[in-house]
Amino acid sequence: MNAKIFIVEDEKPIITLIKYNLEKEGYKVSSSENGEEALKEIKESAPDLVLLDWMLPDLSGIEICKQLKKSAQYKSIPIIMLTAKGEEEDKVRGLNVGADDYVTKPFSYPELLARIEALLRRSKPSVAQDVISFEDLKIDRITRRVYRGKKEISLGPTEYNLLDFFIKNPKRVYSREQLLENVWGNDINIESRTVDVHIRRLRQAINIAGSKELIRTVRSAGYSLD
Amino acid sequence: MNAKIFIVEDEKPIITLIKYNLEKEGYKVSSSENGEEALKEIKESAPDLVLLDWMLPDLSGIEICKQLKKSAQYKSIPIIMLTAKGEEEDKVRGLNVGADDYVTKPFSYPELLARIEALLRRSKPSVAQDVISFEDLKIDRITRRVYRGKKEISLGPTEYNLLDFFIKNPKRVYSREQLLENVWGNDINIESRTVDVHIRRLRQAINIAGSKELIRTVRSAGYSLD
DNA sequence: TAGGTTTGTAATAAAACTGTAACACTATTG
DNA sequence: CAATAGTGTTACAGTTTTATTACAAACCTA
Repeated sequence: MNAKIFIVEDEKPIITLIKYNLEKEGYKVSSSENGEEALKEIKESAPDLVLLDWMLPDLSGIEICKQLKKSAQYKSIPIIMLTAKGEEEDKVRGLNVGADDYVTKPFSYPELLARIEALLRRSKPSVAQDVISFEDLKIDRITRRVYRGKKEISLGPTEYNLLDFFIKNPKRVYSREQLLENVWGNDINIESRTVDVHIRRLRQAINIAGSKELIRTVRSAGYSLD
Repeated sequence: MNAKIFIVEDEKPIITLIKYNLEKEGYKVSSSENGEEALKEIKESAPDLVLLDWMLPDLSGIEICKQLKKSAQYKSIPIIMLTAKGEEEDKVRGLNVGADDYVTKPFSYPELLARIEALLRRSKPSVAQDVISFEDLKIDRITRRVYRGKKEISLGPTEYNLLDFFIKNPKRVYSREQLLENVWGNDINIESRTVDVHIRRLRQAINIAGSKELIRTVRSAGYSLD
């Protein structure tokens, strides 16, 4: 996870704080304290997510948001607004303008992080990629090969599709029904317990000796790659 | 999303239609064709949003709206009024009475849905959001994980649902009956004291050493997340 | 088509969760 | 302060959910 995050915020200490923490998390962080400049830099650097202060000296955050969201090219970049407490009404406007989420200052860092992760998860499904990896698992869609670490793994067609589906949205929990619908196909009529068996086969295949379990069972909910 | 929507409308076909569509969307839908009854049921079932027909045989929609909006406990429930074409004047009255939005009949379903979603996002972020937190408790609905501070907490299905329900309306007190209805489901038949046991289990799980109690007992009334 | 793979199901084992009831405790009331 | 009503705790048997295994049928592939 090394997504690029851009911060627009005029208070330096806040930038420093967020930057420090996010970098520790493995994100690449750049920032700007100035609205005009920010917009330019965002367009140049194409970050995966933007943290946007609501109150800026020159161009207001909401203006930047508007600008980005009306551009076909940039509107898919998720934006989190940072609003000061008491600007309740502004929250609404922020969302109407197209911000994807907002966090009220003063915010707790874990909350900010959680929201960042949630947005990234939602907006960056690795759908189109030829080679995707999760932890030490790698799947190459062109050659249709799967690796755990260095070791190649052989999967049956169903297990392959299952893994391919899981890896598009790692950590997300899917019910058996969702899996049947997405991996098997809409109209088939298969026992939902069958999923268990394929999960088992997939687990068996990707768990080479001493490696950690990658598929999580969530009781009464389903499974996730995690 | 899993928000609960309540429909008050005397024309059955409309109820059926809306219900069918909303349920497909993942909402839990209940309804009433009768004003008096509706008010009671709304107070009991604590929906996240109410669709309110303007013209009702007995108690008028506007009256229900008034009642709800003047009650501190229920006034935060967003209300969408369904008004017949030409009742322009009523719209105004509707809004004055505290309705949060209105839709003119005949309405297009996409429009209704859009308004429902906008309203939920705006006024009930806790219902529509993937990640919610209260104090240092955090719940991620996508990955179905729960954290207290930094520490992950493992919950059984019922405890998870219970917490998920509580966190939608922090500080609000729910009776055991309300909890049974909302967390367990409408039609089950369970001893109300059973709730105590699950509250206990939830408490035990989320109270890591030295942390403060988050679930409040309100004697002779119920429990709240507080 | 023979020989190996893969698949879905059903049966069984194992694990996790649930609801009750019984008893302990605490607040409330007169 | 005793009686009462409301909660907290605990243990446990029963239930639900998941894991594992075996197998026959369907499917490939050479």
